[in-house]
Amino acid sequence: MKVTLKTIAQEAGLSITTVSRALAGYDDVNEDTRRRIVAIAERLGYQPNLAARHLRSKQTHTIGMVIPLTSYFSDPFFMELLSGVGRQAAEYGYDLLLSAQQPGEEELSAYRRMVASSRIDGVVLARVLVDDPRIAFLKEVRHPFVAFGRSNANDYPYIDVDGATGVYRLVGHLIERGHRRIAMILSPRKLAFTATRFEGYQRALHEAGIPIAQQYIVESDLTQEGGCTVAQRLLDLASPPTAIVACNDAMAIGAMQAIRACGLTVGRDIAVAGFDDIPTAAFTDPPLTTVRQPIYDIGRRALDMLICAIRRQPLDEAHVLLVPELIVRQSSGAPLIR
Amino acid sequence: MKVTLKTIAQEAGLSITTVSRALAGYDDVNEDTRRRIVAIAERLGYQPNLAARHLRSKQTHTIGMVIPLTSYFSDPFFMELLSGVGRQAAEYGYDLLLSAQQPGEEELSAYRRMVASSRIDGVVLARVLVDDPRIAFLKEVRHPFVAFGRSNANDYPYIDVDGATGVYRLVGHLIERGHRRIAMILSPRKLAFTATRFEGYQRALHEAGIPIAQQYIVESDLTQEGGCTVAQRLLDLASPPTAIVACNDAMAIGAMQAIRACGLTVGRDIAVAGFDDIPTAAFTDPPLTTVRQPIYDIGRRALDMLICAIRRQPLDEAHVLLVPELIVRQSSGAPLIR
DNA sequence: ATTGACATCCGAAACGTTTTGGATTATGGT
DNA sequence: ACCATAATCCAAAACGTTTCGGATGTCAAT
Repeated sequence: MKVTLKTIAQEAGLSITTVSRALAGYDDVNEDTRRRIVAIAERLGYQPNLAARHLRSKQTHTIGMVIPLTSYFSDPFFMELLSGVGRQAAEYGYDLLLSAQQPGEEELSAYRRMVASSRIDGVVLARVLVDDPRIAFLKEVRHPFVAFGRSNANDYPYIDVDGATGVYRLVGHLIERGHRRIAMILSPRKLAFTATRFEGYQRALHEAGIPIAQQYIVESDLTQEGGCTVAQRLLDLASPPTAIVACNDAMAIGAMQAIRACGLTVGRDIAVAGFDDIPTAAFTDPPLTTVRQPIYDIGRRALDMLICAIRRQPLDEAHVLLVPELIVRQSSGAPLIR
Repeated sequence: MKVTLKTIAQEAGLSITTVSRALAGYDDVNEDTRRRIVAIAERLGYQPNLAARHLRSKQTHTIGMVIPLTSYFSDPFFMELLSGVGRQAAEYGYDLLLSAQQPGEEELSAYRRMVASSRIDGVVLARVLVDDPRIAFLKEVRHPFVAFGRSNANDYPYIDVDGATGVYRLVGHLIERGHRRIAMILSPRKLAFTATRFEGYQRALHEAGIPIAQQYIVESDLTQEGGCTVAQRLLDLASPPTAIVACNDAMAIGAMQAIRACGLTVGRDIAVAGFDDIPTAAFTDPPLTTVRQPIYDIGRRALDMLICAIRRQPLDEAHVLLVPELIVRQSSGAPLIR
């Protein structure tokens, strides 16, 4: 048998109103009766019906995240973000509603559904695009959200990692090691972080007086396979690079595969570096030099910001920019001797 | 402005009932008016209020999963399961409600809340315990659920991997390689799969006529650090093992750390093997021999079963047992020469 | 005795949907 | 002309909660 406010009210000989207010802790109910009601509720194992509560109060205590099916799920990076968000949501007593979706049209409609059907109080979104329809939509309907990443329009709360500085330091590190022919494997241009990471690459080369060679700039799809394929192309160049920087660890690991397949040794014949510091990065052979994004903490802080947005509190910092940490491991090799 | 059935009804000059039934596809509404209603709904961007729908129809189209905070989140294994479940849920048009919880009392109450507050139609649970209060609870209240793993009481739908056979083959492989002093790092006894995996170990040794030595049986907590610590103890034995089998990959990787720290080489001086085949396993140095659990597919199949349970359809197979695959990599080394 | 203030309680409406059990009209058969 | 049937529509109740606007009773101050 379902136990509702009505059940308790009958049991206590009181009205539903009083029971509701007693349990909610209003001060217009006698302390004794309040205790009695609470005792009864406890005894009967009362759990409020959240659908009813949501319907009435328009608050769901639920955070929504849409997970694009291709590649992201099973993307350790995305999962780590999810962990952070989930962890912090629990802290606030919020739950997480996940909707797995095919990217593209489907994805946007998932947001529409979530928002318009009032299932959630706020949204965390990741993998921001340069021109992101999801952000446009959420801004338009004025639904609370926080993004992990900056896009073109920056008039929304976000938290991001300073990819430019990260790659700048990474490439600087390689230049210090004596590299001058440094290639970069970019992520798809439509992703917002691609440009900033590329900017770091350019700045580092520029300051070192190294011209940028178009042949060393390639683009792939963030997957290991993709990284392997384009690295192959780089190795086939007449004058192949001595170092390869990838926009994420997965592609860097793919590049390492390609290099090994050529009979070369990563870290000795050619340096490789990634971005993210996924757990696997510490265990590749050789371990991968990379730029660490504190992604778990980013998830937690994103949620902090979102809670503020939901409560319509002014954010103390609507734009958080974290400086990532350079993690030097063996894949960037010993100083190059020429 | 919120657009509800009422909005559409007014716009169309019809009743709320008719609009509802038209959109739901009942056949007692004229095809022309149905089309007209659908058009209006489309134009106004109508999205049903799910709280209201759930309240009335007692169906949420949502699957619940509780994620114990310690160790599981950021556990690649668990995340992979989540992916599979999420993926398949999307296939059925279901969403996933995650509730991160401290394990223990809190955790059980999370289930209580989810179930009694009627937020979800079904539950997927993982990491089954030998004597699992969550299962007892869900059975008692007759709430649809599917577990990944068998516990003592088996009168509930589950999907599991035949850990006994997996470890049996793994240990058999090591015996073939010439090992006779084979240690095992067990997971906590309260986890249901510990016993079955241990059973495989015992059977393999028994068939090979190798006595079981208590000193080679140690227990740890599924973490890399834990595996490292107990492996240390094994290496300090007067007659240390020549092979170490761990109940999961994380502990095996920890054991590899301990071995390296002793100045020994994994795969040459001592063999190591794990269980799970997490993504990292392929990239350790040397790559880890392990038993693969098709965990993503397990998630998908678990969800298939759950949907059946929710629809109160009889399950064609209430108990699914998958045979895991042995993945031989370099950590189990070359044949031992004595 | 009247008033005001306060403490404590409650009826009824509202949230947006689904569903029950007709009501109304049109159609065809006698 | 009448009835049975089918097609199409709808009013109202229900789901369980929160909240608005009192209602009632008590007690001290006038």
